[in-house]
Amino acid sequence: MSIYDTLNEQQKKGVFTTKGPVLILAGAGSGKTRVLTHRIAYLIDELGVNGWNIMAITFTNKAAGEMKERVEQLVGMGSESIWVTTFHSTCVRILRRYADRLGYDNNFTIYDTDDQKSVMKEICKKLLIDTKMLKERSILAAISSAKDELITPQEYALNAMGDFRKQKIAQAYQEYQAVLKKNNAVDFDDLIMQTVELFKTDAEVLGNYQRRFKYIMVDEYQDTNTAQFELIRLLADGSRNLCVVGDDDQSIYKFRGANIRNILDFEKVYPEAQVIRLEQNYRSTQNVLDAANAVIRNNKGRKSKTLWTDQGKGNQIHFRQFDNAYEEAEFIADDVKRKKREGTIDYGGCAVLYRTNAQARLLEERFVVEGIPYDVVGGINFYARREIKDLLAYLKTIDNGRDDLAVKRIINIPKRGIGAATIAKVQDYADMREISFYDALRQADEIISLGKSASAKLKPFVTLIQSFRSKLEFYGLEDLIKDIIETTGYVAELEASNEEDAENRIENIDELISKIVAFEEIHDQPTLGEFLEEVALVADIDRVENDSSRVLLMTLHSAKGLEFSHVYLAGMEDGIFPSYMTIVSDDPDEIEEERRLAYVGITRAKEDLTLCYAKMRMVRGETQLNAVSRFIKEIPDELLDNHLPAPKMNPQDIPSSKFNPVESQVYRYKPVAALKPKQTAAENKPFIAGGGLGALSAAGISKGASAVVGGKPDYDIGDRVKHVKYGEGTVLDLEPGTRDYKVTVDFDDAGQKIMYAAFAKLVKI
DNA sequence: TAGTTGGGTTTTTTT
DNA sequence: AACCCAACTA
Repeated sequence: MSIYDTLNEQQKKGVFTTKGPVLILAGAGSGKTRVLTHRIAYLIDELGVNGWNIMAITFTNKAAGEMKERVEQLVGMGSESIWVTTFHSTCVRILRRYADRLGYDNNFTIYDTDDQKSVMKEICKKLLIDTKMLKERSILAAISSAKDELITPQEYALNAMGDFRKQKIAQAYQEYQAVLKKNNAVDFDDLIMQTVELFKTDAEVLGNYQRRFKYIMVDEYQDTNTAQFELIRLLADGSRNLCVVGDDDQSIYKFRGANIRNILDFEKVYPEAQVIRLEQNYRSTQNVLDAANAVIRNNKGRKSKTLWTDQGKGNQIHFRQFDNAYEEAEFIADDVKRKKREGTIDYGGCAVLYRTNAQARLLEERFVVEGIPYDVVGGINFYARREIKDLLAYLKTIDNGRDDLAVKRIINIPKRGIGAATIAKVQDYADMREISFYDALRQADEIISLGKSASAKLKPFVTLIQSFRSKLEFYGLEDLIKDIIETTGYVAELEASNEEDAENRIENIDELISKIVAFEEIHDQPTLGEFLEEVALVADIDRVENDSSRVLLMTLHSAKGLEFSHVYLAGMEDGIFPSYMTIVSDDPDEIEEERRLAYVGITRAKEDLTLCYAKMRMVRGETQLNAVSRFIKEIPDELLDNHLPAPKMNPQDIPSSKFNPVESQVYRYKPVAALKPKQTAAENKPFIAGGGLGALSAAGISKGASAVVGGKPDYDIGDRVKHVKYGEGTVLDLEPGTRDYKVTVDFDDAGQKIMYAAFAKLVKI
């Protein structure tokens, strides 16, 4: 009995075909990670390949970590030396060694999106770019796309001939690269592009790595961009033992430069490639797969395949419709709670997936009210939060004064009376002498333009940093961070402030300290530089542990590669998912990418899938009325437990019937001031209008706003009330919340509940 | 220089 | 709704 016996025929083929280029088309849940890990085990245990010669590349640290763990379980010895990492960390490792050959210092820093934006702001000022016409974001997006395609500033400029906008971007790109180099910094895209550049210009370095990596495997191959493909192609040119695993149906990162042609044209680049298809799914029920297949079938330009399972039909797919997003959130929370109560699942078996991060908020509020433990993945990256970035800027400054951005970030945090004018003068001086901002600070006395009082304010800052540096000789990173917090009074200031989320920020700082402690425990000789590097490449999803006690809330993008027994897809509305942008786009590829995202979402479910639709939803401050997502309509009726058209709506108002397909529409309207409910006690209550679409799309809006959520409810504490679902009860508490009155009711049968007055629809009895 | 306020803006997804 | 920024005031 060997470890390979449990694999199916196709999987075995993937494991045993180790020579030459191999393309494994692996449908969702078809066991691709098993194939990759067993393949590595086979190379080491059966073919006697040294782990040193194997490289496996994934996209997230989480995926890399899991793969590494599973390989370790399969092979006894020799798994430590395998490179199982992400594209970005692979490149950092290479560049840390050879960046000097590209004119950078080997201790370069890595800029995140925030840093990029600060740099670009200064550049726009300097180049007199009107940011009303051409936004920093757009320029950075253009630069990022260029780097994904390995286009240099020079090439970009050549391409920009005759196009004013592109010429401006070209200028900015050129300047941006110059600033980064001056600051000894690279951005995320540089990590890949500069490594490719290194390989192309330095035969010795490339040769080293080609000789080392005799077997290369790439996971999630459909998400590679041109630069990443080139990196892999160069590395694999030595041995040509390149195995890529992917699923063109799960390509969802076009906006990040992913080039779907990499997988569709693999056989053209490598004509001798062997193609292996994994179509048997081990994850989901047949109903889930049928739904996924039915949706993805509507895409053109894919490598056709059909997932199947021998697990049986399973539950029907649940389809639930709601009047608004609050009710959707309420249902999901209630349903999760019910399942937990009935013992069907642990909280950790549930995930709620949505298209946009903003949708998390309502769900979160509801989960808090119901007391369900949850984690939100994504949104703002932990290390991008203000308080964390501030403290990291201290660490960066202490580690390497060349990072001007970090120095400027903290020079006046806490307030030291150093303002924009002083900073500008110091910068001028630094530019003139061609020294770093920090070095200019050290020579504050020499800066003539600075007054006595200004330069006197700079000195204590320099002394502070110097003292941290010298103390670092004697104490560890944990002591350092605590010292910084103490000396600067950062946390104390937060505690004293009446900022609303001060408590939360302090918690984050505590978490940062724990991370530093953990880092020091794991590493034998922990250095500040290494810590900062590790932190720079952490994605939010990496922090998620396989915890059975918390429901996960995340975007569909973040969910790729994960699985849950019970999955809720929230916000299944045309205009939300697929997003409004892709609906109005004239590029049909965009809607296909959204459909792939739907396919990813559906196939995350192992046993149970619930699709939720909310008729009304607040988006960016305006209430939208949306039709049921076209992706739901693509699922055969018999797979759903609840059918279109929606029972709660007037059929002629909602273009949702399959038999009467109507072009997707997004209805928008702005609340008219006169229609707003009189806001007496509490401000900021949501404006939610009832009524049919007909009334809203027509000129006579007034009729549409009859069922409005108003001020204080007509019942009070102590009153007896009746709820549609929970029956009768007594009002225990009634308080104005941020959105609406929160009412606590002790129901005779259902127990105590906290709910929003507007949606509880309690009737006084 | 620091703090406040009002106006304008917002691709949706992220290593 | 939430965020960012410029302009204004103390």
